[in-house]
Parts: sequence; structure tokens; C-alpha cells
Amino acid sequence: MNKKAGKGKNAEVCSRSIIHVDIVRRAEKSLPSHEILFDVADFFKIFGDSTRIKILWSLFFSEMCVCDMCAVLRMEQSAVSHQLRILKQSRLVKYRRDGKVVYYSLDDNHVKAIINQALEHVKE
Amino acid sequence: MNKKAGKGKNAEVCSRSIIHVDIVRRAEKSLPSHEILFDVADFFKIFGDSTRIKILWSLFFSEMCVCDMCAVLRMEQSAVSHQLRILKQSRLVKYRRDGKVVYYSLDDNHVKAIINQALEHVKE
DNA sequence: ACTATATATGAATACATGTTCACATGATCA
DNA sequence: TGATCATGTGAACATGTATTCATATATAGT
Repeated sequence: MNKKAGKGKNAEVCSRSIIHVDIVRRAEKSLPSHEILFDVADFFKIFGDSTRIKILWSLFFSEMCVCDMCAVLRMEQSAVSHQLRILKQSRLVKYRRDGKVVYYSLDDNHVKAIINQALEHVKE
Repeated sequence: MNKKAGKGKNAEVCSRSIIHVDIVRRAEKSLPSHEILFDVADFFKIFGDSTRIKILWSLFFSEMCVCDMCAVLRMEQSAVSHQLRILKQSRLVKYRRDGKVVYYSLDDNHVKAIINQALEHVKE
């Protein structure tokens, strides 16, 4: 079947004759490393959940305790805490403790701009 | 155990006494509708996969056929086609057919800006 | 020390999603 | 029409992820 046998896992996925070599080369050269592209995707993944979007949006105005967030989101405290942990690990939010209450706030200036950009896009 | 039994599914998740009512009200008022927030999250979800990021990035320079993309991404044609379908449905890419070959290109001016913004963030 | 309260977290569950495989579709050419 | 090639797509599979439940931790007050 395959005339170009012997190449093993590097076998081309379709006949090379139609490939535009210059375009492929240029794209390959310009692509950032796998690690960076992975990090970029992971960064977007954080915003890819409406619960986290709501949390971030709520923090646009002021810091907020977990209990307040549960009220705004109408979600269980546990679910909110789990999402806050993800946002914390991503350095998008920071927190301070005051007695039993933990207050969260934005830890990144670009969050608002990024979300608004997407919002504009969604609104057509 | 629960002194406030009888409230069923609407039971508050923590004692109301510590809630900052004004802050909660303001956040509630400012939050866009569930549908919009869902769409925003879905929009980010598209960018939350490194394969799709690579595809979009490759299209920064020129249109490209599926076969070229497979070469750039070193992935199977089927996997690339599946991702192209998602990008197509999201109106981020468009395509034209030329004989057997299908050429894809960006269909949204903001894609480059959005990805670059994330890239800057990732690079610290 | 004991109780109450606010938050965090591990495990379980249900659901979403990316890739592969096998095959279908659509186009060109003999 | 039959063969070949580029691409599309449904199903299966594996993996990832958001929420819930139960429980742990941390702090304050008695």
C-alpha cells in the first residue's frame, strides 16, 4: 500500500506532492515552543468555565469573601472554594484572611480587559 | 443539627449575618446574564486547547490546506479535521474548496490580538 | 476545652472533550 | 465507471474537569 514504507512513525499523513513546502516551513518556524503553546492554552482554559468567569467578574468591583460569592453565584461553598483554588494557583486572584473570613481579590490587571474583549466578541 | 431546617434547597450556604449585602447586590446587578456568561466561557474554551492554538497561529500568515496543517502539527488528518470543524462552527476560521483541496483561513480579526495577549501574560 | 462558624480539600461521581479508527464523502483523472 | 486522493465524520475510548458529599482545618467566643 504505502510506497514510502520504512519511515515508521514519521510517515507523512498524506501524499507530499500537494504540500506547500514554503508555507509549512514558515508556520513551523514561527510556532512558539510546545511548552509555551501549552501554557497559552492552559491560560485560556481558566477562563473557559462560567463559574470562574462569574467569580472574576464579581471581583471587578471589590474584594469579596467566599460567603458573598456563594450568594452571588447561588452555588455551594465547596464548589466555589474549589474554583477559587484554581484561580489562586493561576495567580489571577489573591486573598487575605481576616479572622474566620477570607477575602479574595483580583491579582492581575489584565483580567478585566481579557474578559471584556471576549464579551465584545460574543455580543457580535 | 441544622437549626434552619425546612428551607429545603434554598437554604443559605452559610450564616447570612456576615454577608456584605451591598457588595453582593452590586455584583448581582452587574453580572451579565447566564447565557452571555456561558457564551463567554465557551469562547475561551475554543482557545483552551493547544492543537487549536497551533492551527490558529499557523493561519496568522496565510491560508493553509488540511494537509499542510497535519505536517506543521505532526498530527493525524482526522484529528486536525475534527478541530477545524470546531473552529469553523465558532466562526473563527473559514474555508474555500479548490478541487480536492480545502484551504482554511482566519475569519476573525481579533484572534491574533487575543492569542498575543495571552502569550504576553504567559511569558510573565 | 468545647462549640460555632468560615473556608479548604480529598474522594466519588457525572459529564465534557480530544484523539484514534474505520469508513463516508466529494473531487479529479484515466 | 473505477481508481485515487484530500477531507469529513460517527463511534469508541481514554482522559480531563466541575460539582457534590463528607470531613478537615482554622479562628473566635464562651
